[in-house]
Amino acid sequence: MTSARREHLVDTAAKLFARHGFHATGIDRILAEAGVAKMTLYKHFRSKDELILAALRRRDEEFRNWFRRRLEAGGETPRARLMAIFDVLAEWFEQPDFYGCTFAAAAAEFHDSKDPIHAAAAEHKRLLLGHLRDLAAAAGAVDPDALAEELALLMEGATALAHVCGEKNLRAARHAAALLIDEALAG
Amino acid sequence: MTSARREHLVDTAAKLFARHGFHATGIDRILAEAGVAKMTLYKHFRSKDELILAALRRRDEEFRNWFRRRLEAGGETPRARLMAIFDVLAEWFEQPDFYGCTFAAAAAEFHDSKDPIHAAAAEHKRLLLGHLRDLAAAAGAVDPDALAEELALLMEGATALAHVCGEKNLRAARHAAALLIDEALAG
DNA sequence: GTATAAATAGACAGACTTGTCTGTTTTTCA
DNA sequence: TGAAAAACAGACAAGTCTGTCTATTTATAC
Repeated sequence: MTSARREHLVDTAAKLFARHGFHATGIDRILAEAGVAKMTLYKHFRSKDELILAALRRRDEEFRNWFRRRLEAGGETPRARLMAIFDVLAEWFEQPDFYGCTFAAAAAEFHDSKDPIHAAAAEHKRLLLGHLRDLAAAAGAVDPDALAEELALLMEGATALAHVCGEKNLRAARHAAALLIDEALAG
Repeated sequence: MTSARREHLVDTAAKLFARHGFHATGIDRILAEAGVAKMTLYKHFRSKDELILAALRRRDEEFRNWFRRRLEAGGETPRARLMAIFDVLAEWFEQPDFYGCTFAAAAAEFHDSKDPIHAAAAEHKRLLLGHLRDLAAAAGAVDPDALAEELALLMEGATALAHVCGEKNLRAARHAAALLIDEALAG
């Protein structure tokens, strides 16, 4: 029995963490926004860190599902499907509540790689890389791992720079990706 | 007359901010580590945010100088010089005090793009992109801006993923860069 | 309808935060 | 050596933070 209140709390927390950062977002602010009492939080979670972890897990699932669905609807040919990555990114960047990748931010605020929060961020990136690998393999890439890593680099770079500089580097990303995909599928 | 104490304070602050984050690093910790009294800090800086800005400016100069020098010593041919980017990155990633890009972290902790700290991070990335553009132009790229942006994406992605996942994506980055450079210099 | 469980408000502890103030000591410079 | 500037230690204010507690109210389920 997953409490509806718990879900709402995690949702609100995820939103506020993404928008204002993890350290900068206090428990009280989350509780006020969610309309939930403090004791309710501490019945469901041992600590703020556990709430952060729950929020990250929520966002991880949401984002990966959304990303995969958008990719599947992205094109007909294998090449178009791979290139769709950057259409999906464009869609993401233009959302009014785009504040960069929450997982990159989490790793930045919790630098210690042994910290469960940092580990959750790493896991998210690993899973996302897995999606790209599947896609590359389905497209018939000679070395799916290599192509996936290259596309992941472009994705990560585009996301980071879009957030920091507020510019749209997607023209460059698309051009680079096209070259890499053509080479990977040519073999 | 720039006080030596001030310099030492900025240096210590930059190190601690990079290692533990900006919100997570308190004034008192910096003062204790630097062996400096609180009033000395507040004579030189109006607030913690100003100290953060000074630390970022310091690190911006340091990093860009270091990066440029290492690139200049990187190779003979224009192509080798461009490829040297990833040797320099490898060197950076293997330093024991590598905690990802401090500027990406700053932008993540200060999401508001109007915040001077966020703006300083954006400026750093812009300047770095300028270096890459100069390099691409010197190498004779047909479209130096395009090549610079593509290499910047790879750099940023490699840095972010190296920090979050602790893996070395440089094989993929080098392969992608080689392809992009060859295409850009072919015209 | 009543017993049980869950959520509420709000006070509270204790630690931490940035920033200010005072009075003393050290350094600098002439 | 003596005057002026700089840095010192440490107390302090006022606010924040997370997490705990109690006593009351609201849902839920039988």
